[in-house]
Amino acid sequence: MKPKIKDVAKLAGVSPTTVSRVLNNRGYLSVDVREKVAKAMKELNYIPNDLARSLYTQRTNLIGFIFPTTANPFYGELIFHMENASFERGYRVLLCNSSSQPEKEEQYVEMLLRNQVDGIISGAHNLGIKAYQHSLPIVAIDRYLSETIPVVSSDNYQGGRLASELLIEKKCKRILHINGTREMASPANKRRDAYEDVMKEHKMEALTYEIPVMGNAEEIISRLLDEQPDVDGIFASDDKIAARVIAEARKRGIKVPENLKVVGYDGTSFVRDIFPDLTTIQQPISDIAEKAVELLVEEIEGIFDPGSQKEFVFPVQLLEGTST
Amino acid sequence: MKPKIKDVAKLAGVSPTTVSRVLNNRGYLSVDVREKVAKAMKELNYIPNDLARSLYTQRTNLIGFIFPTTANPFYGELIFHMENASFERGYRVLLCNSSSQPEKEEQYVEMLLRNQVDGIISGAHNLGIKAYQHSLPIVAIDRYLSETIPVVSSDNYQGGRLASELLIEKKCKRILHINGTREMASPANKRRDAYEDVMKEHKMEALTYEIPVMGNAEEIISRLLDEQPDVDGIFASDDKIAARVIAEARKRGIKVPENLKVVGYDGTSFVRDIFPDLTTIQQPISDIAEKAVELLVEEIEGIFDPGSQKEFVFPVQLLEGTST
DNA sequence: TTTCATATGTCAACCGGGTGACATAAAAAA
DNA sequence: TTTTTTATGTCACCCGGTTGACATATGAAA
Repeated sequence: MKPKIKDVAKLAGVSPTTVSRVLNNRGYLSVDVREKVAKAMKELNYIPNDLARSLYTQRTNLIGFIFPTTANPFYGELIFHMENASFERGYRVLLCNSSSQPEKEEQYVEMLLRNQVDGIISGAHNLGIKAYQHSLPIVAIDRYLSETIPVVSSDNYQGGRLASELLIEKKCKRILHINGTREMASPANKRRDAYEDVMKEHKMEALTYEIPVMGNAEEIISRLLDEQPDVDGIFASDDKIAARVIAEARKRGIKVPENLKVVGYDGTSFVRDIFPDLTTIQQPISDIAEKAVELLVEEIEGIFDPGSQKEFVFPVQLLEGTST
Repeated sequence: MKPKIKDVAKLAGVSPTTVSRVLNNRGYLSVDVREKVAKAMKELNYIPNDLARSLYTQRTNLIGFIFPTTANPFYGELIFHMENASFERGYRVLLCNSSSQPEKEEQYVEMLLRNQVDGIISGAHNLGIKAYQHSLPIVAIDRYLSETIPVVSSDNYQGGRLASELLIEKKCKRILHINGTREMASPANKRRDAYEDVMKEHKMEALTYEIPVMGNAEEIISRLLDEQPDVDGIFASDDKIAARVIAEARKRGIKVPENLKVVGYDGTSFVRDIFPDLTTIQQPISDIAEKAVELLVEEIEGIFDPGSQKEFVFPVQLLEGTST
């Protein structure tokens, strides 16, 4: 059987209450007792049961992360940094890959509540506001969930502008955009808005090819290249799409960047490593991660009032490779 | 205040015990009571407290994952699939990014034990056997932890052979290998063993450039290309290194695959997407993930005896791109 | 000598839910 | 009609740790 406080107390020759006092450093304690208890704990290999403690204290030090998938390095890196930031602050992480399935996302929210998490950071974009209406600290990433839920993101509009303007500077005459569907109230839409604004400012026609959530990107890209023979600039909404555009273009003998310039988005360190030539808009992933955790923890600990400020936007950076 | 069983009971006009019976579907229950209770739960927005339940049942349905980082798509994808498999089986996941820091890994193990996880899946490679000597179901991925801990992996030796033999078939005369350091008892070393065996079989000199854990891959690759002007084949121990080799080679005007053929390793779907030209050895990530979770859950539920079989090896697949 | 801060023990209640024992009553089967 | 089965309630204890109230015993300061 696992040792419990009682066992430690017996071995150390003190009362269970005293052991608890040592553990929580409360009340008067002599060095002698502290040592005896520490020794007994080591000898028994005692490990406190956080369930029991949490049940009483009404705090679990658990945070739930709800994100589409760790398989995508953007989320993978974000989660990595957030987990680190949480760990540093004494919080543990319950991981939820919602896989872009609304039902799963909903089940996850309930699961997290059953597990009594102290807060949730959500970057999943399927659920309506309703599902997040529990009196629990929540921080959203790149997504407006409700009036009182703070949002952390990078400057998507600025990113869209940077990408579009770069292509214009580079003398592209026919610039297209590839993006996911617009349905969700995601700040990522601002990239598209920026693209459209820039096109308008330069009196150029804006045209966006959309890739449905479950759609085949390859097919859309092929179709784009078929239908738009005069395209010479593409702003892709993420690096994966950008890379695929480049691969498909090369397959067709279209030279990048001579005949076609491509800008991606995200600039994760993994993609930077593996595809350093790609011009992209880099999101400050670790800043976003750090801020999201900081906000959530402050909310949990009652320091931060979610009503005070609800949007935190970090600047992005243009990284020029040789694809433009 | 959050509603508890008592409140549900009061509203439904039944006893707390009956509510518990409904929740756990035990004993005799009329449809009528079931409905009344369900209605009361919905009305109060009742969510059971899993802490309390777990405290009594001695089961948390929590699994701990200890892996270096979700930022690497290999782990990101592995974790994604494992999390899905766990969710399907009714288990939740506590995520630990050990960041290749032994101290952190040790802290994580203790943290998981405090949280009363039902089991651990570890793919982190820093700790000695000792740290995992707690009477808790554990499954290791790609790493021998102890006699009784089952290991799930793909066939690293076969992968190393496939890669090396491909380069030989393609008439490479000077084939080098790039790998991490050998120190850890990782099955990944078998890739190197296979490379060395194949070289020996063909009476060719084997030479491995090692990249230290905290080392600069760029620098090693540069040095390799400087020191080995006659190299015409490189087997890299992962796709990231392979991609960097190709980038560096192109920068130097070395044509791939004409003058230099490169084989990577891992074949994650993200890298396949972004860099489809890369020849690589693909690990069956979802098979590994599925098996690891299956084993762990069987161990937890007492179905699987870890003494019975302790190694599960899945075949790898050679994916030929245009880098060879 | 008195007073007070220090140090520890005892005890019971509590966190929220699970469960076994037992009582009771109505409906169904023998 | 008697026996079973079904259906629910009551009650107390359990899980492991936390905490407040209170008692008691030192040693030091007043």
